[in-house]
Amino acid sequence: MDEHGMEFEDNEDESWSLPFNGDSSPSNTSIDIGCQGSACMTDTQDRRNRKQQHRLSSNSADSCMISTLGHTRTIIHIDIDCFYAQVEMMRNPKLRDKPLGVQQKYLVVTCNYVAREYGVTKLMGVKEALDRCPNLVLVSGEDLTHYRQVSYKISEFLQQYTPHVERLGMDENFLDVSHLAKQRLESGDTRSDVIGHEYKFENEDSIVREDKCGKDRLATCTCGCHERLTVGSQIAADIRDALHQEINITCCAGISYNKLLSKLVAGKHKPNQQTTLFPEQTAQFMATVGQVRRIPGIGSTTSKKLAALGIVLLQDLQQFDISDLKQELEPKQAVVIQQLSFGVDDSPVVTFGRPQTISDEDSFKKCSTVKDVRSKVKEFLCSLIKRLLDDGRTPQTLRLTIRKLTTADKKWTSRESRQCPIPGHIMSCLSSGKLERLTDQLEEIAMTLFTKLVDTKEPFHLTLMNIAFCSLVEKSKNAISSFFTVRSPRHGVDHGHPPGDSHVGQKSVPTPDRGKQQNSLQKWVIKSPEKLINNSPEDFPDNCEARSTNVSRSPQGCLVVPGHSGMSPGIGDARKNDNGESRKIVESVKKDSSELKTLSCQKRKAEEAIEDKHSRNKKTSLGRNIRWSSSARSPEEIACSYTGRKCSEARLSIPKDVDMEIFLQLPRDIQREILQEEESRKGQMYSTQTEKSSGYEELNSVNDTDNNCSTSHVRSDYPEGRGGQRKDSRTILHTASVKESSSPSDCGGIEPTGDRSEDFPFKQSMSTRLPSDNKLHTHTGSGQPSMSERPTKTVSVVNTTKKQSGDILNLKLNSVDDNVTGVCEETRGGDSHIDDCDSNHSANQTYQIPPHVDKEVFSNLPSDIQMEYLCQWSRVPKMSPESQGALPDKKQISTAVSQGRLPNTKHKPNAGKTSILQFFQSKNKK
DNA sequence: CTGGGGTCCT
DNA sequence: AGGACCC
Repeated sequence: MDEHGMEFEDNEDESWSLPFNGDSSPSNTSIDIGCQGSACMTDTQDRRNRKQQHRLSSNSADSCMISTLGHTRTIIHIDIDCFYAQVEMMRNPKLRDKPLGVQQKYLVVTCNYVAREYGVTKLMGVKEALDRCPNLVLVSGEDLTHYRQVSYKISEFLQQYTPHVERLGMDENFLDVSHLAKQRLESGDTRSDVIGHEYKFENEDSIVREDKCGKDRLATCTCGCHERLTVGSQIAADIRDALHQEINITCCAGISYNKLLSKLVAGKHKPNQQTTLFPEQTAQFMATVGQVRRIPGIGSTTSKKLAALGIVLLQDLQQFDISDLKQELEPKQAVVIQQLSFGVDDSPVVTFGRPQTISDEDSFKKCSTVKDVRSKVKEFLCSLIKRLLDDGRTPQTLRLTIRKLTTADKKWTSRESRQCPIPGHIMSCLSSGKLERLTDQLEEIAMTLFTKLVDTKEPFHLTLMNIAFCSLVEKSKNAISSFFTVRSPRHGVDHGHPPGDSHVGQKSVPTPDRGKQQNSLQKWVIKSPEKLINNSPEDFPDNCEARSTNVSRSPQGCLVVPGHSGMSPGIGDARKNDNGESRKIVESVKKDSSELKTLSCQKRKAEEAIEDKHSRNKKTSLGRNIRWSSSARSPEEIACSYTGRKCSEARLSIPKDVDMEIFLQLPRDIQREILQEEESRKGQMYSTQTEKSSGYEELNSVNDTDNNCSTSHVRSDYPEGRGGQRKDSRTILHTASVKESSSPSDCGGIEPTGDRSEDFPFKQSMSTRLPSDNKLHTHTGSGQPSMSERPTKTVSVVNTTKKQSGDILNLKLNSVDDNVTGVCEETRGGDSHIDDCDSNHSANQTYQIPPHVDKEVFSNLPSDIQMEYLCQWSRVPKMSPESQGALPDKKQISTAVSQGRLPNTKHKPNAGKTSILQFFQSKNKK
């Protein structure tokens, strides 16, 4: 949430004058900031404040008041309007025209603009908010799941335009669109006008000049930034428009030549608008910022220190002797913040990756018994494990953080933490699905950490607990996809990828290296700029190229569509067009009973096949976003069944250098690994979100709440008259997962947090819309997945044995008959979730084995591998008519879409994804 | 400070 | 492990 909001704007008392307007501008620009890195700021400052001049002139110059980047970049800052509130309004459109607040504990952390008209503000106490707006509808926002999902969806959406997207919190993104601007300029695809607002310090003089030459040309920097930023504003407008069309989200944008300025200027025109700042206006613009505290990078601690030095306003900081400042702060920080005060910021846009920690936190008035602690720990763990499963990585460290009630002494807010490594064998439970055991063991670890923090023999009083999983590593033991790919994954800072620098074929084993973030002193510090890159496509890692080029003109052209499977025809084709080589890959299953052998053999073969393909067929890999629909029981499947949510497969893309055909023939786990690597390479974090019916539930009606909402602390915090809740006002809507009061102790108790709403018809979550002309196809031509051309045998598999705790299913071949199947297809159908971690179910289920697989060999495979293959081969089980009927009504959806209430997602992605466990379960019920 | 997250640096 | 910063 943007802090700068209103105060900032209101603050625009230009008390301090427009210095020398007349002469400042022209000379300003001539001296200014040059693209060669002249001492951009010095002129403005001394012009302004001659009396202080002596203090800075040399010192400031010495301190590198210089941008090596000048105005060469084009940076867009996207700031979602009242993000949480928008998410809630998406989830329940009925809330749109009501005053809406999102509540965490006793705070309204954000509210929609209807509520703001009543004077409700961010971070306002509930009481006061209600005083100001008695009709305020409050929804609980303590569970961030949905926000996180939408947040990542937005960031990924933005990455269609450029890979250079940096997240800042849930609702802000920076985009470095320098290369896009360049492309548009080169292609002539531009207009001459700035779209949206242009920050301008109004004064007579500029009016005069405008009269003369329309656009203030005299004052315009000649480095080309004016053109670039103008195009930048057009790009921003496109993006905002698309965001609105596709995700139904409104936002503000700031366009300028660095992050600081684009962020600050974005706040100038608040809801749903955009503002562009040109270099000529920087000095005046910065002057409107006022207090140093407003500068991102100067937090409360630093601003206090500064205040002690008499530095409160930006000007104070600008004029302060840098060497003095270096004495008081970290020298580096001193330089940086002084530069920031002039609007100089060379910090790069750092491509986001997957999160480095996954944590859950709760605050409370009091927690003072070990029992309470333990139950909190369990609660955290259950929800964290869901998230881990979605994430796909394995944590190596567990950290417990607490905040004790501080008895009115000094450091009240400080938290304490202890962390420890998580033994590998414990974490192996994650992939094997032994979640209950996992939870229990982690619980013990956490409790041990707790005893390191608190002497449980003494009374204690906690007001906050947090559990974090850190050091997330990719589960894959080996980077299989390095066999398939030409380039190694790359991430990170957007500066400097000289076309020649190739780190080809390197290993990419552990977690995504997100480019080490470079040595940043917080984000706002200059990070060795290297040398400005003009961001032509060649400057990007290979895997980015397609996107950055494709995307520049019609971003939709390579839309990543969560859960959308316009893909299936192509995939069917890929299968149909089977060629010898790829067939061999699958056939190797016959020969190798050892998994390892199988894999390595497949890798080799696939490699060969790929090479072959590549030489013949260069331009084939078009549609690389596919969805998975097999009903395999991968860890992720288990995740699905555990969480009751749809898996992450909905939005995965095949690396461009991997042939779809071959890809489809690979065992699932290898496929998955490839995709995961590709994901992390792209930094396309968090595949998870896609589905989960999460999206729309339970909030249909304000008056429903009593049915759906379990009690929670939120409600108990409620101001007096709660009996009257029924009647319209003062209703707290518990959206998604209220932190349940029920004991989470056994995994069976874990409920999918969002699946409780039968009533809301659109259980589909927001996925981006695929323009109708944007069929993704594979290279192999047309038509439906050709079911009839691929005979397949069906095997009924009976799970005869009880599943001991931890035992793998024992499969037994029962019968075989011929059948037909397709591999990738749209899936949909009933939601389901498994809340049984240790099922003892048995079931008959039909699976299909491809004809070329030797049944006998197959039956000798270890059962888990059998299962893996079965799942891979099997088409998604047909849904019963009933469950088909349970699908969201297409007409309803399309109506909603046409009314703009829903994004136009034709299908309910993943909805039919079912796990094996699920089969067992449903069979069992009979 | 308050929330429930995140980031990086020391 | 803690502190600073961000939202």
